[in-house]
Amino acid sequence: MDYQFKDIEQKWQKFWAENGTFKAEDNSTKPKYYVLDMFPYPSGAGLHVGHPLGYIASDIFARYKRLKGFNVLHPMGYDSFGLPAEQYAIQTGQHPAITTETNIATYRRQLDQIGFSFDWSREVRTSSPGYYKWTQWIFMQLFNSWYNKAADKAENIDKLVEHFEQNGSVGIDAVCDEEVLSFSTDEWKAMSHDEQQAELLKYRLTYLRESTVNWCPALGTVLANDEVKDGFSERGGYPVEQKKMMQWSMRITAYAQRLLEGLDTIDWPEPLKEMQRNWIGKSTGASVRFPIEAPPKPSPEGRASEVAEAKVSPTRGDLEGAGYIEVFTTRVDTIFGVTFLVIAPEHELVAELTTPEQKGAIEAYIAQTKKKSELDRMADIKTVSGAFTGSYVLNPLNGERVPIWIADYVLAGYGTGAVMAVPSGDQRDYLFAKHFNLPIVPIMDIQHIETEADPTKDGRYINSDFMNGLFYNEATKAVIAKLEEIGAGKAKVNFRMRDAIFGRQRYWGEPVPVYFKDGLPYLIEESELPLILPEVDKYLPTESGEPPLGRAHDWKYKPKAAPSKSPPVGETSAPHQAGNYRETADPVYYEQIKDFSRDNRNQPTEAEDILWQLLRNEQTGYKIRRQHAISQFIADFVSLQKGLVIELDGHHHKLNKEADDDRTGILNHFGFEVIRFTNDEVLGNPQKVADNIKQTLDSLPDRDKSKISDDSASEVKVSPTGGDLEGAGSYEYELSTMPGWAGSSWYWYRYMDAHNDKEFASKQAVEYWKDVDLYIGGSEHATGHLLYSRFWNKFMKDMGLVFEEEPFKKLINQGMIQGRSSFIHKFNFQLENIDDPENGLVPGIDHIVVVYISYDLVDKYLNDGVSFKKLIDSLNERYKHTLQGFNCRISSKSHLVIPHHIDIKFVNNDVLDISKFERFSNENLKRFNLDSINEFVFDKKFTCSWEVEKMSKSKFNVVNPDDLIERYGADTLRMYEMFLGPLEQSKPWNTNGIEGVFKFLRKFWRLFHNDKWDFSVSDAEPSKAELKSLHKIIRKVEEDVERFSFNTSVSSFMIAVNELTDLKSNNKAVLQDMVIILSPYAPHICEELWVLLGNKAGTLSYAAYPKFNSAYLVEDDFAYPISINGKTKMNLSIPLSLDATDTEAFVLANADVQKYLDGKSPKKVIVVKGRIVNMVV
RNA sequence: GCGGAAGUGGCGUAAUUGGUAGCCGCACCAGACUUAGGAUCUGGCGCCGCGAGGCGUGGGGGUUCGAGUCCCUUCUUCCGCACCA
Repeated sequence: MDYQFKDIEQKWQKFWAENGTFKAEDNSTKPKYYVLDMFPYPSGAGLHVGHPLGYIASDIFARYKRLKGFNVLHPMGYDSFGLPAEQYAIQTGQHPAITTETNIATYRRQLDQIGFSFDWSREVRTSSPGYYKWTQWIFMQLFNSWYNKAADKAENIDKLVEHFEQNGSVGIDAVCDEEVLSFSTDEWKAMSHDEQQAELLKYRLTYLRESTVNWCPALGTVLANDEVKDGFSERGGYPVEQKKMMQWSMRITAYAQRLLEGLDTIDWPEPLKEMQRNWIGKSTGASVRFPIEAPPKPSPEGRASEVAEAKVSPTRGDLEGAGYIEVFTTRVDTIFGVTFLVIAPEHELVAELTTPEQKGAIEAYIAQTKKKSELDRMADIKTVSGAFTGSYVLNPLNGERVPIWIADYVLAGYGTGAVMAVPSGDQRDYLFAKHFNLPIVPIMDIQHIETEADPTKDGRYINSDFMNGLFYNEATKAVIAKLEEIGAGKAKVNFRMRDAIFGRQRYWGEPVPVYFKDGLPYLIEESELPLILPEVDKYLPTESGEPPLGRAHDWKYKPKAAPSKSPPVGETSAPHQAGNYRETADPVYYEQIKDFSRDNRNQPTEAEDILWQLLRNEQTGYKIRRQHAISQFIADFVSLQKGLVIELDGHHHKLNKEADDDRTGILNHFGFEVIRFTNDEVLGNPQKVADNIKQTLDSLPDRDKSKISDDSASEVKVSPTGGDLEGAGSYEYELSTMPGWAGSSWYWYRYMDAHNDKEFASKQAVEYWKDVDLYIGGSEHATGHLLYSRFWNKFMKDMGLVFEEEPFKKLINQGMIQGRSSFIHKFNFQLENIDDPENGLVPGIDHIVVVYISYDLVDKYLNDGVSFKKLIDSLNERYKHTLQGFNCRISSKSHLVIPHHIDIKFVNNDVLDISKFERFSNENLKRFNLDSINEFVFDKKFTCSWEVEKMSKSKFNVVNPDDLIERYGADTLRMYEMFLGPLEQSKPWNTNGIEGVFKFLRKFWRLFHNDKWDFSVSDAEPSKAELKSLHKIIRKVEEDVERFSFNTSVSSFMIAVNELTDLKSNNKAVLQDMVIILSPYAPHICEELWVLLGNKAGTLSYAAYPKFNSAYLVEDDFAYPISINGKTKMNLSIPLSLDATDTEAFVLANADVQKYLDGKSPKKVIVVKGRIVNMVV
């Protein structure tokens, strides 16, 4: 029979599935090999021809490794949480789980028909509870951990607590928030439980913190840095803005150094490693503190102390008293060249530093900066702008006054948001100094700074005090020593990488296994995992702007037993408090919600309770209510009669100031006065605070109640604070879900033991499979998935859960497959009025006669007026009747040819199938009721032009693997994808060559069959020539596969089959080995032939790869290229048994050689045995 | 601007350590078999030239007996980063 690919492929795919042919063994004496493809998101569009490229390569490799005797793990699954399914859900109301299920089915069908050797028994989906249970579990491990810098690894948080209990905060070297407290053992023990928890949160590896996030209003969620490209969301391309929000984050920065070092130990493409290095962005330098000069005037005394207080308190300050600005620099050696300081417009000290005289200028500049979008700011890097604050710092080494400027070239997010400007050495500083006429001081004897900055490190220092005359290395050492000695600075390493935001205000993701009590996050019990994603009525934010999970009915955490340290006394819990640590999603509600959550930040604390004892029961003479709702706010205490709101602030005071002011304004608007006290004030002297409140109440008139419309409602809406609260004892869950990368950051471990319901994977499985030996996927994951995975892997190793420092030993980036669009060319004629040809051009009705022109004729018709005129005349003649109906004819005045996208299904080898195209366009035209005429101008063939573009529906250039498999079969598709070129190279898809591969497979099939297509092989001894062909390909494929050069081995297969065909070989022994060698590439046809050769079905995948024997390739003679002065002139067959001298003699004795030498004797003869003979004349 | 990768026939590409540039396939051309060809088979196919021969791996220069491969320089394309202190 002829090669019936369709039957063969279906038959074997069914066989493999039914027999579990590719199941990896769990207990095996064979060496392991783990081949993994990057986790696909099952999109609704299904696969296009570019997707399987990497899968085919990895499948060939996996199959090859099986033949080589390895126990191969080659799994597949789905990263099935994500935005597209949810967007679809929002539009249609269909549950994302259903969409996902459908998409996975399509994906699976498409994968199956390509014949991959996946072990489907290990399939995982990130969206199934059995899987995300362990994603949540790992989150819990992160929450329960901190990074001990001294040990350089993550440790359990209990160890930190233990340390605090025994030594206080002394001696802790942790990766943590900036503003951690310093405390003694006793102070720690004196803290309330909540205070302790709030402090611990600053150390946990996953933590809640107000941070600047990438907020995408259109998607209604925050995005990670790697999901933002040039100020727009990577998915969808919506604008992204910076916002401060309370967010879950992952302390990936703790691993910055290890992530960097690990890159040197893994076999990844250099560009990919470089991208990660850039992303991590390590720079070595020093931090230096510039003391702020006390302002000259007596009046701003308060301002100075404020400055000092603002900076010194939270850090372990060793500069006493004075305020300072801290900068990071990589060139601390240039410190004597500092002539000004620049801080970011967003810097927290800007307001304090601005003198009254400069206030106008500074505010104007900040306003101008704010107006500029992120994009403008990036695009506009040439304009120098900035403003002087009016204040000065002092150079810590020579006490010189240094003016402080603000400018947007300094980024708030990098380093300390402040730079010491050295205009002689830094070009930006140089331009700034020139623009604002600031001094430029050279600090190197060989510096040239007439026209631009000179950052040289060579030469000796000048103008640099004690460093004068030193060289760079000595100077850097000296200056750091000096700074450390006076406590003004120290050597420091800075990383560009930020902690990763870990929450998304979306539905279709893993719920975070956290609930809130007293505004603080707590983990649910491990036994309560998985925390199942609840059902919601709509996949949109709630009216109050909370994430979709806020819609879930009765979705509250009900602890089984009281948490050990602080039993939940109902009185401190209130549902509204859960929102405290979160800011919300929808930009429409944002402002409202910001206030809402800020308002609720302050919990019924100790201070509040104490004060309540002094305010309750009209002790002040007025009825005071607490936790009372006013409009959308909830006040700590309020007198409705007098309209006085009393608020207690926690230690977040400074951060809240702006929001508090806003709220005060609004409350004022509703007729309320607001007074505030700090917790410390209350705790220090509660009676004084109560007296203060009484005095204020006495001084106030009664409230103007007309100012709030639903006043009566608010009268009755007094929020109870006692135990009668509805749902007391239950707590709000975290309402945001985990980001897309959560599930994919550890999935390769799940494949090792996919059905384990006791652990994420058994220790035994992890010990056996260890890590991924070969990982194939696109480079688009460089700074996302591949970084996060390495991070989680390192963390899991620290926890003793896994054993390898790096998860993916060898990684290959497959190139992108672009589309190849076809264009048809159309004349754009103008029509002219018959009666008035000069002025009567009739625009807009050119569809009457549509004339397509073959691309190879375009130039001819454009340049050759005669051909064109002829064409017009003949068209006018032919369509006289139609055209006269419009009283017009085609004008020969202007001729324009316009290319149009044409669906590539009408085009084969750039030749248009006119009848196919006409059939289609006629149908379309009929639909639009157009009576049109199509003309095609061409010679023999109608050709189209082409261009490389992205593969997309709108460009009519999508190639679907289903169509190709239908026409040529999976084996042909597999081999053709490999044949296209090197795996790593990006290239446009072009189906043109696929016929050649198909012909090859038929030719291969025919080796096993006689003229009548009957199976027929011979048992004879193979000939020398046959064995030579065979062993050439045995070696070639081995070499090629090991270096992932799949395209070259496809060529070699063709050569081998051509040779065997020429030899008319049907030798069974040779062909059987050929079947084994080819089977990784074209598994279906090989399985079929394997069985026809008399082997047991299903055993091919585990056959032994043929052993290469070099003896078959040994030749007696070699056709030496004989060259003169490096130019090859002829070939000469010379026995390889001759040594160099004899070979030379052999060559010179040859008559033809003598002819080329033309009587001259060569100056020198170079003989490379088995390679070349070269004569120098 | 910085970093990385890559430029070879009409096209996709090959040449593994410096050793015959263009393997293999597509397209194209000619022929055979055919009622036919979008089937199959045979041959040709880098460019110029009738030929002998000459020229050819983006351009220029160098090292070498010999360079697609190594070095310098320059141009182009693609990718990543981008005021990173």
